[in-house]
Amino acid sequence: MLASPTVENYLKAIYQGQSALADGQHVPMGQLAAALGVVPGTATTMVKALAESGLVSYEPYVGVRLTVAGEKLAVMVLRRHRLVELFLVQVMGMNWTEVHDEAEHLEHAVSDRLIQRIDAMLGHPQVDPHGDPIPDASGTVDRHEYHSLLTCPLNTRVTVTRVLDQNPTFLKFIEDCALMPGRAVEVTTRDTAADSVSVKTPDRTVTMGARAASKLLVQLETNPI
Amino acid sequence: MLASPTVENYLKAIYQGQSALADGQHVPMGQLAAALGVVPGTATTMVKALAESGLVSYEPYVGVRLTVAGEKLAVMVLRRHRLVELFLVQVMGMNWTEVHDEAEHLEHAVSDRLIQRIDAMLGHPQVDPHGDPIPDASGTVDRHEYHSLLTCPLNTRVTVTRVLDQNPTFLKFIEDCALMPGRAVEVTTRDTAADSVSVKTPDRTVTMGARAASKLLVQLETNPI
DNA sequence: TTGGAGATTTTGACTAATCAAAATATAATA
DNA sequence: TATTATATTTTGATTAGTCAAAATCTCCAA
Repeated sequence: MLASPTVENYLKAIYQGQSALADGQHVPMGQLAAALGVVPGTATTMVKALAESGLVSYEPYVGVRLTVAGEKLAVMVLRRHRLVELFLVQVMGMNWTEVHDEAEHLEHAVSDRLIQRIDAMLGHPQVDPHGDPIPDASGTVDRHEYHSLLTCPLNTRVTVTRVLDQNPTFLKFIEDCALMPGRAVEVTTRDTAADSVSVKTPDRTVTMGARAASKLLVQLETNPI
Repeated sequence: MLASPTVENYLKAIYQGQSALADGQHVPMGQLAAALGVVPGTATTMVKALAESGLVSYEPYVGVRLTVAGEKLAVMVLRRHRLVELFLVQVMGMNWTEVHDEAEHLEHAVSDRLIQRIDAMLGHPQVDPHGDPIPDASGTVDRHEYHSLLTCPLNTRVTVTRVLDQNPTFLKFIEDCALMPGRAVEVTTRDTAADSVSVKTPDRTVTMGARAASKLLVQLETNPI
């Protein structure tokens, strides 16, 4: 029942690997190992132990998937992480680009009691500073699809809602370009050959690679659901 | 240089064991093991490793003592712990009787950067909610002697300044008796035979055992240094 | 259908931290 | 001084988590 920080990190990584996949798909061991910064053999060993405790289902040479119990735990780790991140920004006045690493440690140390207080103090928020949804106390996570700067309609005002990368350097770039969550922008051109996307902000027009553009999720302003 | 939570806990326990002793005295292994909730053999093994890393000096069959390096580290752990405790009370509105266990976990997870912010937010406080002194950023800890309810003059107004026990049950008892840090009280009688001390608070008179009385440190109101 | 290439698993070894229980040292008592 | 009680150290084993490198599997392409 008591998951070690390591176990929590495995579950979180599997959850995040899974959420990029279609339902019922398995997360390949190589990807998991890479996400956790361990060698593949280590991931295999650990995942077999997790399967033993009923937190994941593991298919050799295929990959790993969370069970209901594992997902419940993973979501709670994510809840702690994201509430802590928002707390660090809103209450402690830290920069949204630098709270991820701090939260990475604190997510394993904060008690349920403290998390409840943080949640209440912040008014039961829906999203963290990067736009990632915060699961509620019952473990329900608001999951709906967004466009990205790569898929949204051209020359249409959209609002940045989420940044799918926690790298401080990338986040600082986003901040410099005024593309943080909440900003209204407009994709002016996409150049498939150059693999680039140009985005117009109130201040200026920024051009970035497709890979970066795909990490910026947006909502159409006219279609708020 | 990077101390694991376990190492931090050992250093902290040795520091606290030491501070009840005369200068240069060794903390006996049995006491250390008991404080950490491990069997004596475990403490011996660990302490030998700490000695290897230059954090403690260890004398077989005598005990263990912090080196300068070890003390520096221990003090920083204490600083984190106490700042976190005060933060939980002042900012998060938690009860002073219940913050110790939470801080016990957080002290190993908060970064220097966050601790700095907490320290600033609280206005560089001197003591935590139990009256324990908070070492400053340079590691200087304000150490001066107090009386306890067992040693202070009789029928003289004194102020409770520190409670030397983190047990929530004990703390709740102290709270119920209105003997928390800051309260003005007066010892009316001491009964050596009955091993008891009677203390007059504004509300009522409480009688407690000598062991409990010795855990309540006080300052003479007329002699504020 | 037969190689590879690339991913995955296995094997053996290692570190940190722990315990149980036997061995030993120190201190206290007779 | 001899004996006993108590504290401490040793020894051998265990668990969690990890790596390096060898062995194995899967799948695509020739």
